[in-house]
Amino acid sequence: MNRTTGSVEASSFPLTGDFLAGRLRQNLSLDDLKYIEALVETVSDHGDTARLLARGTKTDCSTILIEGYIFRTIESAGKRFITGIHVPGDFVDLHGFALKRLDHNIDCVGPAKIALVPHERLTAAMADDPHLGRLLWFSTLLDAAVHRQWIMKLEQLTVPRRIAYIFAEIWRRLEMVGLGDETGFDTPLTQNNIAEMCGATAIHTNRAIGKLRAEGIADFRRGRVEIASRETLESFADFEPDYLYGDGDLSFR
Amino acid sequence: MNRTTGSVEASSFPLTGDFLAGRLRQNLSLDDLKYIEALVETVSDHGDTARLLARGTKTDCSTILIEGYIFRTIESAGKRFITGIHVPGDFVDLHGFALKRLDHNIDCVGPAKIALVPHERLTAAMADDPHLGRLLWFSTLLDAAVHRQWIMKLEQLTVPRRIAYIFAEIWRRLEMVGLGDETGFDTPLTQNNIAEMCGATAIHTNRAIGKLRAEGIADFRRGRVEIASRETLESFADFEPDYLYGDGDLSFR
DNA sequence: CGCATCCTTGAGGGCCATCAAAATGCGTGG
DNA sequence: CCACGCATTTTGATGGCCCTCAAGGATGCG
Repeated sequence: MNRTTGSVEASSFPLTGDFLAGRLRQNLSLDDLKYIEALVETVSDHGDTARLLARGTKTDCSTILIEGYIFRTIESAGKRFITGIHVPGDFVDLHGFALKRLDHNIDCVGPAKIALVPHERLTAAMADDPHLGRLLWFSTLLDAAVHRQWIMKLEQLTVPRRIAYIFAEIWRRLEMVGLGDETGFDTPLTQNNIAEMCGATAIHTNRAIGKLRAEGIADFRRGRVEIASRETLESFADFEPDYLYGDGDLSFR
Repeated sequence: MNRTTGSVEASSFPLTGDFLAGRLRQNLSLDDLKYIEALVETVSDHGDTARLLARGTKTDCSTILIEGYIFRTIESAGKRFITGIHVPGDFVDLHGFALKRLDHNIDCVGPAKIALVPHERLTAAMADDPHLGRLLWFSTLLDAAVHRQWIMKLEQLTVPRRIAYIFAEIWRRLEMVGLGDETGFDTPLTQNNIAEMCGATAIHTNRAIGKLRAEGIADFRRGRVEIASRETLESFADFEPDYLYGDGDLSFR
């Protein structure tokens, strides 16, 4: 993956330097940041399409995504549905910490590097620093806000626009952690993955991608999404980035 | 609304007695329960379709729904979309406590009675009793799990099945707090509301409701949903209630 | 170079949106 | 009690989006 804007954070905190980047992170004290980095016990690499955590499994640690992409998926009637996607810096299955058992699966897309955080360290850290608990809570509620936006977009948009919306969201989220560039972003997503996110068949998704390409909105090819104009893409998808809690109307102030 | 199974909880804790009923509540100590009841500062009634909280507003208190129904809505391109529904006992806008500003609106459906909890009381209570914080966190993650299920169902189901799914979910959630009965439940939902939840037009929703009625799956009429067979309804919608974190595979153990 | 995965294209049909209009139910005021 | 206005529900006709079945082409890997 192409990292264009190496941040100071990333060098000082190689594992968790992108956690909440572009959101609350600027409000965190140096102690908070050190605390978070020290939560990590081990780092591991995973191959394509690995299932990191299966629905209903009781776990004693959560994962932070360092490199790659991760899906939240639910299976029903023998088919897999994608309910969310994660980019580097995301504290992916923190939900499992408070829920004990996850209602969904955590699946790798391409190869991924992840940091493992034992739940006992989380418990201890939160007891020691209540502020940290609020921060972790915030992070999971950010996921919920993204879920709501997906619901709204599934209710509102046709498949070509849903695809454009997904590209727009991923692009913005990558930017927040210094990834992607001004012409697009790299991604191991397949057309079938996009179909699983849109609630469409792979065939129709293929035609919709062709339409986006023909109309100059987005050019998705194996391994990369090229976008000519952010304005064109985002207006086509009715995309408003506020819900990501970056600099917009909803930002922390 | 018809309350069939008056619980001991409801009489001892008239305001918050249904919070997490059927979920973690059995694990709470009497102190926890008293603490939660004492969080409430005021109780108020609201008329039809009132907007309790608008997106982006900074608030200093959250609401628990005592009677009635509440929607989470997002507006886009001049249209309202419903991203979630709440039943009595739900701590509705707890998300606003950690996010500071909500990404969505909180709207009444019919008349509603709500309890108001000042954020400063929440902060104080959590500092005093860390266990309570985890509980509130759990409650918001339950909302996120329901969001994921909606995403999956929007991706998976046709409109008639989406409607059946919504009826099935509401019915189960009402049961957890002692509402509804074995033949269905009362609700002020209009067909247009159902359309807003399904991402369909009111016209198509009307035809879909007619189909459910003709096939004996569910009979929705002004003010009430009648269901002949839970088995028929739930299998038609591929409904599995585990994600509500009641007694199923995901329950706390 | 063979195989598996992914992508692409075509034809036919069903689900759902849109435009248009009418019937029903309900609260209000005469 | 009836008349009226309004929101809600219902029905019909037409067209577009998307699914299904079917087949073929491209890409990458061992």
